[in-house]
Formats: sequence, structure tokens, C-alpha cells
Amino acid sequence: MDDLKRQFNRIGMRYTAQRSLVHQLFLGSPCGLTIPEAVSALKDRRVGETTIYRTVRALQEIGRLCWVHDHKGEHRYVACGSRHSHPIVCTVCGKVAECRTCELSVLEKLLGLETGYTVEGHHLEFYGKCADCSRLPAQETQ
Amino acid sequence: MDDLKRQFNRIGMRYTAQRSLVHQLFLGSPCGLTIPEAVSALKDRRVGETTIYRTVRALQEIGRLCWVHDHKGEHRYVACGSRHSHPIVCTVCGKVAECRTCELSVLEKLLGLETGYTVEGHHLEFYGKCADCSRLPAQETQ
DNA sequence: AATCTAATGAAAAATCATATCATTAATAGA
DNA sequence: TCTATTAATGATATGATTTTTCATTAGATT
Ligand SMILES: [Zn+2]
Ligand SMILES: [Zn+2]
Ligand SMILES: [Zn+2]
Ligand SMILES: [Zn+2]
Repeated sequence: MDDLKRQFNRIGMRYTAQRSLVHQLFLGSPCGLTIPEAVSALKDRRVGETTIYRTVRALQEIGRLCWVHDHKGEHRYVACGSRHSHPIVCTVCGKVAECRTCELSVLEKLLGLETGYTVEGHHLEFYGKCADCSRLPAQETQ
Repeated sequence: MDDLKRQFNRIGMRYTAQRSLVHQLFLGSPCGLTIPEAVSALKDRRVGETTIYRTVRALQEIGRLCWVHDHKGEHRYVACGSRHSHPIVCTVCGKVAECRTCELSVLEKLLGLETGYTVEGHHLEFYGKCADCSRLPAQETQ
């Protein structure tokens, strides 16, 4: 996919053979992978640990990878198609489906129809500026 | 708070002086804390690392602690008042407010009014059973 | 081809999390 | 209260994960 190359270039990075292998690996992993899992999966393909860490970060940056928490609370990285999407994780087999709709109240009800999943729960985290910080012009970080 | 003691007992644990210190620490940290931060904050109070890890888990179990991701993607644990609530993280100062309403589409709009935050984004993760697994009686884990 | 720039991965170092276990503290019953 | 029982604590060791460093290699540009 040449699209990928362009997206990597846009963030000042090259789309190399190793990075392609990392991306392919995630595309072929419906339950996602933890980083250690990705590392060991590509050990024989001679892709180094450092490269995997860097590529995971880059793929997230260009919106091709997101994460979910597995049953142990560990980050599991999953290929996705857009920067903003809502993954749904199967609590039994761990398979992840992507939901790109973002009408939230409608979402939970429609989600079952769209994905075939039985929704049992969710984790929702908002980001924004607090009242104090909304007033400020510049930014001090936490 | 004696309520806390009861909640700990309910999960077969004792509410000890150290656990109280851990809880107090989180109650006094509006931006939440990573575990290493909590460890070093309580080093002089002579609360051990192991106790902190265990207490963080227990507080989550009884619904007094939840987590958010900070700007680096790290888990930051934040005191909360109920098992299911939606934290909102300030992208400038990191302060976290708790939103206990869970009507999702309404939520994002009302959130600003309730908390004074300007909502900029969110991370939403659903959990449920996929179509295949909904049919099965028992469970194979991922 | 020559030059420049970024990527790679081995190794080391740092960080984070868990497991073990002797000791101490809290609870419950006599 | 005293004692028996059970759980909590934290020092230490261990293991896992993540980051840093840097000599080498590969890709892009001219
Ligand atoms: Zn499933
Ligand atoms: Zn959304
Ligand atoms: Zn703020
Ligand atoms: Zn909710």
C-alpha cells in the first residue's frame, strides 16, 4: 500500500520493509497484540525490538493502530482504519471489531447490530480543558 | 471513613493504616498518580511498594479508584466515587473531574456544563461478546 | 556514484511489576 | 484479656518490559 508510505512520510518517517512487516502482523491479528507478543512474533523475521516499539508509536500517530485493554488490563494494539474509532472487545475470545460511528447514545444500541456483539460494558475517557485552563492562552503541562 | 472499612471487608480485605494512607494520597491528587509516583510519594511514610500495588487493585475493585491515560499514554490512577463513572482529563493541566452521568450522547454535550471542561476528545472502549461467542455456552479465553 | 539522512538492532541500562517469605498486626473466640 | 487464627506488610529477589546508546546499514537526493 503506497498510502502508508505517504502517511509515514507526512510524519517525517520512512516506510521500510520492517515497518511493513509490523503493520501486516497487526492487520492479521484480530485480537490485537501486546508489544512483547509482537516482538516474539517477529523474532524469526529478524525485526528488532526497538523497531517494533518505534513502529507501534508511528502507526498510532497516523491512525492505523489503536489500543484496547485485555482482560488483564494490558494494552493490546489493534489495527484500525481511522484516527477516531471505537473498538469493541469480545470478553470471551478477545476479538476486536471496529466501530467508526460516533453518535454515542445511539452507538451502544446500534453497536450490537453493526458488529454482532452483545455489549456488556465500556470504558470511556474524555479529554478536554478544565475551566481554569480554558481561560489561559498558553499551556503548562501536568 | 468507616464505609471504606466495610467495603474492604466485603472483598475479604482489611482496611489498614497503610491502605488508608494510599487512599488519602489519591484523594488529594486531582491529576491522579502513576503507581511509581504513588510509591515515591509514600516512601517517607513507610508504605511499601507491594502494599501500594495491592491497595490500588483493591480500591479499583471497590470502585474508589479508576484510571485515565495521561498525555504520555501512561496509566494514572484517580480517586472516584462510584464503580462506573467517566473521568474527564484536562489536556493542559491534567486535572481530572468525575462525571457520573452515563447517557452517552447527551453526556458529551452536558459534560461541559457539568464540569466546566471544554471537551476535546475521548477514548471509548466497549466490552462484550462477539456473535460467535454469544452463541457458545462456556468460555475459552483469548 | 557521492552525499546526506534516517532506520536498524545489539547491547546495556533503567524502569516497572511480581513473587517469596519472615515478621508484624488485626480479628475473633475462649 | 489472652490466645489462636488469619491476613498484611515490606525487604529482597526475581522477572519482565521499556528506553537509551551507538556502530552499522539502508534509503533518498543530487
Ligand atoms: Zn468472541
Ligand atoms: Zn468517539
Ligand atoms: Zn486544566
Ligand atoms: Zn458509561
